[in-house]
Amino acid sequence: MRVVPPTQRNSRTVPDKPTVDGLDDKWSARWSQDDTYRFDEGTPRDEVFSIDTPPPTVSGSLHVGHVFSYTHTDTIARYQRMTGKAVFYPMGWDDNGLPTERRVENYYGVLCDPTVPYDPDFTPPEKPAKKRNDFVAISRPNFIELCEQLVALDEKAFEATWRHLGLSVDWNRTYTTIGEHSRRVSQRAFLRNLERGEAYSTEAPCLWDVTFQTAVAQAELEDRDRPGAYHALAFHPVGSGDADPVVIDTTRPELVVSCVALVAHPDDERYQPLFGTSVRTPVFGVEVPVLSHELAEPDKGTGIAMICTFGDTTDVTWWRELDLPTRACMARDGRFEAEAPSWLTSEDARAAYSRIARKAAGGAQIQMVEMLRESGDLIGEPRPLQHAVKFFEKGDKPLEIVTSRQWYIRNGGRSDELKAQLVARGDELDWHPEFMQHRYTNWVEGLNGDWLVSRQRYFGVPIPVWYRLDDEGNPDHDSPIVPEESSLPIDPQAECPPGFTEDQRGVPGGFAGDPDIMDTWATSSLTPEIACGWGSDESLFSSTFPMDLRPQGHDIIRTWLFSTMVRSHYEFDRAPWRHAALSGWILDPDRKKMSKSKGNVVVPTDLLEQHSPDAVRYWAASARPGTDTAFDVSQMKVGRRLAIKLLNASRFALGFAVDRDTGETTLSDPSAVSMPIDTSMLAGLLELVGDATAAFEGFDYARALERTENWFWAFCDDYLELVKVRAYGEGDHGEAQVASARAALDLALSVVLRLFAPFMPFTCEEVWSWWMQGSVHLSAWPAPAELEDVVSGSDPAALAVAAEVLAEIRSAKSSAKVSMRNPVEELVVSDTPGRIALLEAVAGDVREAGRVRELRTVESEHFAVEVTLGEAD
RNA sequence: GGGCGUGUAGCUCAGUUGGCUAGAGCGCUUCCCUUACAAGGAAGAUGUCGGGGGUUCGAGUCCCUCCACGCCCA
Repeated sequence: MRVVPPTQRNSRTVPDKPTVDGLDDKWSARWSQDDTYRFDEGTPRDEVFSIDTPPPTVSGSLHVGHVFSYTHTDTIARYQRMTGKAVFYPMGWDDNGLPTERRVENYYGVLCDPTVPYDPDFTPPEKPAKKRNDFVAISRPNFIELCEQLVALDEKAFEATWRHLGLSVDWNRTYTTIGEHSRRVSQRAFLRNLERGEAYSTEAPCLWDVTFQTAVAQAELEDRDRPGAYHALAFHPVGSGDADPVVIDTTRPELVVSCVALVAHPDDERYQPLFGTSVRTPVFGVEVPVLSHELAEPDKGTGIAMICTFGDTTDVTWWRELDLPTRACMARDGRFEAEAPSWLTSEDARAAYSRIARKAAGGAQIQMVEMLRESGDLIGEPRPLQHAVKFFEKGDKPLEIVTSRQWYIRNGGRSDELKAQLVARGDELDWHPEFMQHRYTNWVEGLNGDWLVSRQRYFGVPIPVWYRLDDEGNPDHDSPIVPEESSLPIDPQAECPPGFTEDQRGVPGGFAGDPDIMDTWATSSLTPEIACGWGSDESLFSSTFPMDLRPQGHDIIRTWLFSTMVRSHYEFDRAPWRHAALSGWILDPDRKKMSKSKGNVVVPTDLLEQHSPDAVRYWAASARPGTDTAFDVSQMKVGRRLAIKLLNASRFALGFAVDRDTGETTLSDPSAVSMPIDTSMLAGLLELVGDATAAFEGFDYARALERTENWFWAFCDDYLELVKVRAYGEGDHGEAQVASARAALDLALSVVLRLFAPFMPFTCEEVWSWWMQGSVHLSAWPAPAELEDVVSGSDPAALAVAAEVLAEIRSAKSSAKVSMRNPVEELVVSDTPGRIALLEAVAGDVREAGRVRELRTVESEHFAVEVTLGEAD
């Protein structure tokens, strides 16, 4: 048994003035000390609930969106733990990759230059330079050391915030995506992909970020609207000097030098006569064919386009499908090559090229437009437009397409069969909410290339292969040398392949290490394998994998969720989880997505200080799964109020068992509950337990909270008022009647505290500690059986009727502007016979709560209450 | 252009398989220091359920259509 039934302590300590302040520090320290959330290793798989927590990017900062979605997961973790599951809930830090590099560059004012030798005494500049151009160039090992230093600091800060928020993570199991264990898992998985032919390297055009000088994957693209201009350019038909020129529209005239063909739609009558003929490019005079292809859009511009190698992804498609030559001039730094390319033969053409050589796209365009004007091939003036341009999501300049050797993992983008298999994997998951599966299916079906995993960067998991060098020192990419699995993780830049020595590095006949690292997603796509101990702890793995839950934001279905699915598909031939729960985003009050650049980001640590973690959690947990939600401080205030209410109501309800004079505690006994209003209240609670449990089983924490909260407010407003006099032992009540009220209050509190525990862990733990043994978070989730015997067929409606009558009394007093203590001389309630019967059973409590001297009931079809106020005492 | 989601009180949102007079909180107005709670409590006002059409004894809920907003993809 991992959870225990609620067990009262022998003596209660109910404070006089409870407060929410300080509960966070008090209880997070205790949970840490007691290791309350430690995973119970060795638990059989069917008693485990394992969670594939998203490792936050530590080089960013935590924002309210994180607090929001991690709270959702934590409520589920806490619920599952209380049902008796051993909850496997590790936290990871994503410290691997470009975001960390960028943060390190700016933080210390350094840039990595792999040609610089290692400096063991290096210390970063005291004052980092402001401009990137002034950053200090340092060696790859020095750079990686700085990365490691900085992420260690960041991770500490993150953990502190998560503990403050009250996440019930097992902090003994934290992993980092750059850590040795992750590198080993990542390289092992990659090598197995390679061995089975799922990973391959090839020289091909790929999307390229010129700032970071690395390839990027399709999943990392984003469209941004940018101003541009259509330029109408004249191409001259070959062999018929006086024929009309062919006019094309392009937004990238600077790429004319790379033009390999013109293309129009095969059905386009305007251009059908030209298909099969040739034209000369303006300025450079290169002869290119006019071809047809369905992807040409007759409505766009003049309906005929130039194909360049490469202006965009459509160019790549045309180039491949029409089997065109490559005439690329764009270097990896985004500037045109210095030397005029070989296909420019005339002196004029080479002279023209010299005007764009070493220029970036923008500068080259200005020169090119000028040359086109001079030659008369620019028709009219450029027409400005806004158009979608592809960017690396973390980049600042438009992507270029360059040809280079890269590593890929097959993901269905080039195989309909694999695509269909991966789409079908989506059916193995229960998606919460369900419609999120469409996002997944949509993305997979729209893939048009394999997953590019190599990056020309430094801080990441190295691609674990070497290449033999031939007699001229050229690498043999087709049969890479791979390390033994037992030697992982390795760095091929620092270590030798088996059978070679370090002095053979880089020399003809020797070897070279692959210089690239893997993209962050290539490692974080293995979080289930990393967390569950794949290949290193078979016992842990068999009790935690496949995992129960993948919680994450819906924006990274295409990246994290999908790529994790791909790896699991290959390695285990199954989905890596049973459930996927997708959280929405936090929008600012104007319904815009919160983001740093808009300056509307709220710092979570401040929020937690200001409102208390339980209040912040309340706000987060109030949002339906998957729904984008406005950031709303007022909801946190409501949460804080609820926490205070919980403390005060508990103080009241639990205080009766403590003798005011002696301080002695009388343990309550559920079998003492006998009075109809008491059993009626508990009957309603029994229904609530069913509702809340069903909601949690469906991962709908928001519903569980809402139901519990509604019940609790009614409990406070109505039931507590109705039993107050009796519970105090005042009025004309026998001992059994008094005991019934007190036992009912205790029982109700025991149940409702547990229902609230996943949402308000600090407040509930505090109250629990007043009178119960152990942690509420290791207590059994309320079972219907705890209430069924006591309730035994009682009707929740009795309390409801009493509450309605009480509301009428209050209304009458409020209208008369008298105090609620003002007596009622006579109360006449008209109602149906059934409801009259319910009311009469609880009439004593109603009379005491409303200070009613005489209560009469009249049978009627409609509910009506007549209140005759009396004179105040 | 394709897919998905959202639209209910001034604001934020509930409203299970159709079912009585459409709810809650915040805000607003009025009142009440009452032995759990004044950082509180009680009461009150507030609606073309986005528009139109249909199915039905009955539609916020189901179907069709249109509109607005948001997200993803092309």
